[in-house]
Order: sequence, then C-alpha cells, then structure tokens
Amino acid sequence: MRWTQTLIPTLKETPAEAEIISHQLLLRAGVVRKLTGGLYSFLPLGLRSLRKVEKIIREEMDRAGALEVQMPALQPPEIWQQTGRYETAADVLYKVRDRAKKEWVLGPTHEEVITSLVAGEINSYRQLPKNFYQVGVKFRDEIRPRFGLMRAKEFIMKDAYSFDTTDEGAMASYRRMYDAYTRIFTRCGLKTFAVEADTGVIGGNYSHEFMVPAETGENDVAYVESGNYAANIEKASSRGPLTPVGRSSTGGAPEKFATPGVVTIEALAAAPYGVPADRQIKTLVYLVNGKLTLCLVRGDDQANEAKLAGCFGTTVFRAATPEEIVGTLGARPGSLGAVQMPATAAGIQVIADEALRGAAGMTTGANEDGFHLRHVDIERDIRVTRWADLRTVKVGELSVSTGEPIQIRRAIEVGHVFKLGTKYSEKLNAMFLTEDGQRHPAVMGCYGIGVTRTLQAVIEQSHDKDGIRWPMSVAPYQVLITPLGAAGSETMKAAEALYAELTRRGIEVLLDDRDDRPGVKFKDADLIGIPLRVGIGEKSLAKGELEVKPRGGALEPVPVARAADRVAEIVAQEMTRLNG
RNA sequence: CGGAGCGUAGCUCAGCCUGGUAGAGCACUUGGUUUGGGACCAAGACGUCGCAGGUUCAAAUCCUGUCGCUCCGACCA
Repeated sequence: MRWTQTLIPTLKETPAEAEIISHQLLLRAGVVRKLTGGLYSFLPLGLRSLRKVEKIIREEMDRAGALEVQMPALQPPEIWQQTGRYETAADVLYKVRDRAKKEWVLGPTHEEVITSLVAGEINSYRQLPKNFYQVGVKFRDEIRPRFGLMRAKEFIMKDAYSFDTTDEGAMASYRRMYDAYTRIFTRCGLKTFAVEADTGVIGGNYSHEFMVPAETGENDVAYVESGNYAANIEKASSRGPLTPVGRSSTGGAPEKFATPGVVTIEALAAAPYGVPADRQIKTLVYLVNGKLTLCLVRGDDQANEAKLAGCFGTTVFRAATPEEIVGTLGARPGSLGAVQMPATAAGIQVIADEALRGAAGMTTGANEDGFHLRHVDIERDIRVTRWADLRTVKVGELSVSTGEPIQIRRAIEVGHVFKLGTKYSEKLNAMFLTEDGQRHPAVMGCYGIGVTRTLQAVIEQSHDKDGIRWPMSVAPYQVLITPLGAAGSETMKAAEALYAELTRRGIEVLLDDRDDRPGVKFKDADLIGIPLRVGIGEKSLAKGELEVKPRGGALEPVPVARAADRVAEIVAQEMTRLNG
C-alpha cells in the first residue's frame, strides 16, 4: 500500500479527550476515530491490526477444536427472562422497540442464544462435546465508557461456549481454552498472566482472567512473588489481617458510652476516644431481595462487594439508604451495631467476616445516634447468622497457599475463562440423553476475549515516547519503506523496486510515497509503529546501500541487492518468535 | 446517579472576569525557496463561539435551562 493512497491521519498534538497513552496513540497514529463517547470507527490501519488479532484468535480456536458460528446481535427478551438475566443484567442491556412496539435486546453476550441453539439441535451424548465460538459485536450500556476502546458501549468480542456431558469433560474443555488463550496472547505479542477470578453467584473455583499488567487497568490483582498465586482482588483471600484480632476482654458486659457526632471509624480512633480501627466492628447494611442484611467487618477492613454477592447468592443488592436503616435499626449509619437491635430488626440476617471470629473487647455502634458500645465480645454478644470471608485482602498479608506476602497491582482484563456448570442449560432446556437413556443438562463453560480491548492493551504495553511499537504479528503492515526524495528521484525508484519485490514475496509493505521532508516521515513512521523500516536516502544509496531499521532498534546498512532477502529474513524471524 | 472541569476553525488552545466588527499555532489550498528527525516566505480558504431561551441599544462574554465530552467516585452479567 502506498501512503498517499490510503488514509493515515496522524496528529501532531494529543487530543484533549484521551487520558491514557494507548488511547492517545490510537488517535494520534490514525488507528481509530471517535464517533461519540464509547463508539469508535476503525480506520484502515486499525482495521488491519484488528483483523490480525481476529485471525490469530480464529487459528487458535480452530486448533483447539472449537467451531465457528455467528449469532444475532438482536435478541428476543424472552430468553433473557428465562435465565433471569433480564433483571440481573438489566443495567447493561440495551433495549429497542420495533414498529409493532415489540421489545428486543442488543446482546451484551450470547449464553442465552447459544444455549437455545444447542437445546434445539443437540439431543444425544453422541453429539457432545462441542465448543462453539464467534467473533462479533457486543453492546453494553456501560455506566461510564472510558479510555477509548477499553470500556466501550459497542465492542468486538470473541466468545466461546463449551458443552460437555460430564464435569470432567467440562474441565478438559476449560483447560483447552485456558491453553488456547495463553497461545493467543503470546502470539499477539502481549505479556499476560492468568489470575483466579470471582465466580459470582455461579460459584465454584473455575474461573480465570487473563490480565495485562498496566497502571491504567481497571482491575486490582493480588499476587505473590513466586507467581504461584494470583487472583483478582474481588476473589483474593489471605491468611487474615496482619494484626490478628485480640481478646483483650475485661469480661464485663457491653457498656454504652456517649460519642456525640462520631460517625466514622477514623473519628472513633482519634482522641478523645482512641479506639484503634482494628478494635472496632464496622456495621454495613445492604438491601438484598427486599430485606435488610447486616454485614460486619473489622474497622480497618474493606468489605468486598463481589464476596458479598457470592454470600447473598445474587448480584442484585445495594447499600441501604439512611431512611431504610433508621426505620429498622433506629439509628443512622455511623452509630450502627448488631449487639442490641430493636424489635423492628427481628429476624435480620447478620453476616460476619471471618477475621472477627473470637474478637472480644471490641467497640461498635449502639443503634442510638451519638452512642457506641465497648467491651463487646462478638461470640457472646452478637447473634451471627453466618460467618464468611467478606474482606478485601491487603498488601503484605500472607497467601493461603504459598505463605508469601501478597502484593497488589493494576491490570487490564483481556480474557476470561469460566466453568458455568448447568445453570443455563437447565433454564433453557439444553438436555441430552446419556448412553443409558437418562436426560441430563449439558455442562457448560464460557470463554471471552475482548478483541478491541486486546488491541489497545497491546499499545498500552508496547510503545515508547515516539509512538506505537507494534509486535510484528499484529502490526498493520510488517514493513515501512521510507524513501527520502520526491517522485521520480533515484531514492523513490529504489523504493518502488523494493516495494514490488517485497510485495511479490507476500510481505505486507507500506510505502511512504509522500513528497514530504525527512523529519515528517520519520516522526510519522515512529508514531504508527511499523516494526521494520527501510530507509532509502541519497547518501547511502550512493554507496549502494539501504538502511534497515527495526522500530526502536539499531540501523543496519544493507546492500541494495540483498535488501529484500534481509527484510524477509527479519520478518520471518520475528513472526516465528511470536508464534512460538 | 453524586462531585469536578470543559464545549470557540479539522487539532491544540487564547479571548469570557470587566458585554462593543471572532483570534493564535498546527493542519489545509496556491506560488516560491527548502529537504537525513514534525522547514521558511507570501497569499488564501476554513466559525450557526454546543443548543435553546432570557437580560441588554449590543452577548462567545452576563443569567436560566438543556445537550455533549472528560476526570474522580458509585456502579460494572
């Protein structure tokens, strides 16, 4: 391709709307353009890279035995009602109406559709296992789209769904996808690591997210130095707080004391009260299925909402409003506690964090504004209906499995593998007959890769101060030829000859045939990040040489006659390296 | 949804406080000079100042509403 024939609208200045480097480079390098918030058009360069990521994904999915299909983006709401996700996923569902006023949803994912499909077409164990995948557009009504392609209203996703006859079979399918994902991201030139992920209301321990370490990521990941433990912060657990809970009990009964205006852990920890945060019980109130539920964590701990969801068995819950709380507990947030509860709170569930087990000599709210209770012994004074891990782990705590101190870093989630079980197959009747004639729901798994997000993650991980540094495997073009000279010059003639020869060999070449100054061409070359550049200037050409230069690497003079061979060699080496 | 900020040329922004003929740099067009890391000179084209209402002799500027964008938080199958 000739530069003057395509469209590569590079920007010298950084658009004000882009905050993170990958987003800035997407715009500056002419990869994408924004239509409006969360919606982007891919320009010629961007589309080429996107197609390459998709191609790698298809090759590895096919290699893993998955079957490509294509399912509708527009879906009937009925199947969403059947799985219950019409309500639980309501926040992200785009809904539209047709001329007859019938409602439709724009698919944010395709579990319902694929399971309906399988329910109709697969009846026997002889037809299983199967794994179906597609690459297509998803729609999500994100509360806050941001960071360009990272969190968009419309994005491209590869989603796969496996159907097995047994749990063991489902595990094998899961493992195959896990391995395929590892290969996919490696081939894209991305350094990723897999972390244990929250399984939400479905439960179980089989969910991993593939993460790209990046300060701009939206996920916190807990990990240990050896690499033998890594988990999303939503899932991560530890051996407990670094300062274990004490039993500094006086043995006395809970004692009420006045704390006028004190409604925070910090205020109670400060003078004149001086109650350390780890000697306080934090009382949180949630509205779950229409009922108030108390959650107790240590004063210095943070409740983890993903763990709460698992505990509640639903993701549909919210913090109770002060009005709801006062009506039941008789006090406002900041003065709440589970020791003495009014009659209006009879039967209320009290879920306490494991870190509070055995705690005595604690201080908590008295359910009376302006008062707290001290000398509280949680096992003696509080009727705990359930103990559970509710807290968010902190840096330095010891890993349950390896005993190493936990560290926390930010990361971008680019892929997710999940063992679903039979939740969807049961609800949508995806049943098969076993060898001995019994009806069983298929055991499912689902596997997603954010394709457009992956593309941006590559840039986030692979760039320098001058621009993008595309890995050879996903670069829009493998080689950029930069002749320094106008049309008709000797340098341009040499460039044309090399362009023809490389193209003949099947190498993807971009020829910068613009009549521009060298500085402009070099700056743009660095910005758009083609991994290998061939410079052709009068001085070197007079010596019978061209200049071969990897992006970000050293310049190598090569005789004109050997140039095509040398370029082909480097391209092949790099592709082989990435493809493992 | 709560908090903050911003909407002026394709891009980056000034002008607004203190109302009075809409600006700069980059990009674009033409001509010339240049040509190894975002050139220079000259001429030119490009604007419903986000939108709507109000105040005023007069509104980019003041007031009200509204839409959009960005950031923080909440939220995130």
